[in-house]
Amino acid sequence: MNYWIFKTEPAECSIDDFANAPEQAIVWEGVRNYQARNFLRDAVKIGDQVLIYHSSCRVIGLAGIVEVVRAAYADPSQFQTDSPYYDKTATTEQPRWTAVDLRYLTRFSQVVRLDKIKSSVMMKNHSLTQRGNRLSVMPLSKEQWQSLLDLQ
DNA sequence: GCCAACGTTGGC
DNA sequence: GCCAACGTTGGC
Repeated sequence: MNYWIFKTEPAECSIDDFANAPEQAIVWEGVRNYQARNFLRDAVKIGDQVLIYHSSCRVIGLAGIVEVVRAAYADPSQFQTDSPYYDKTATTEQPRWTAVDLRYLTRFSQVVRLDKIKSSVMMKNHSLTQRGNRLSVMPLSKEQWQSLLDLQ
């Protein structure tokens, strides 16, 4: 099993959206960065666990855990002309972007805030804590995963 | 709202 | 293939 952090703006999709649909598969779409896409396409597998990180909001940090219930497939939003994620260069024969499906596991009683994450030795050199980081899909080692859970 | 950092685009 | 310009991200 692999461990990940997925970044999201809670105004778009938050841990509450998962918690309010506890048995449902939720489509993780709209990733439009090649490095993040490559992780989704090549490395994110069924059963992997994912920390949900809330960005660009009042309380920035880790909000809970979800699991992967469907591995890589063509992101449907790239074909939807009315979607902000529409990509006219993508075709069903040659899709450009990748989605996965996620399902709720846990919501933290309190968000593990970014400043606390930055204080973790295990996360010192992780891209999440680097200034200017924009990657929205980030791998975690088992040790990093555990250290983040221990911050709760 | 500001602005630093970053990824992408496009002219050459 | 280089790199300046531009648009976006994201913490503060």
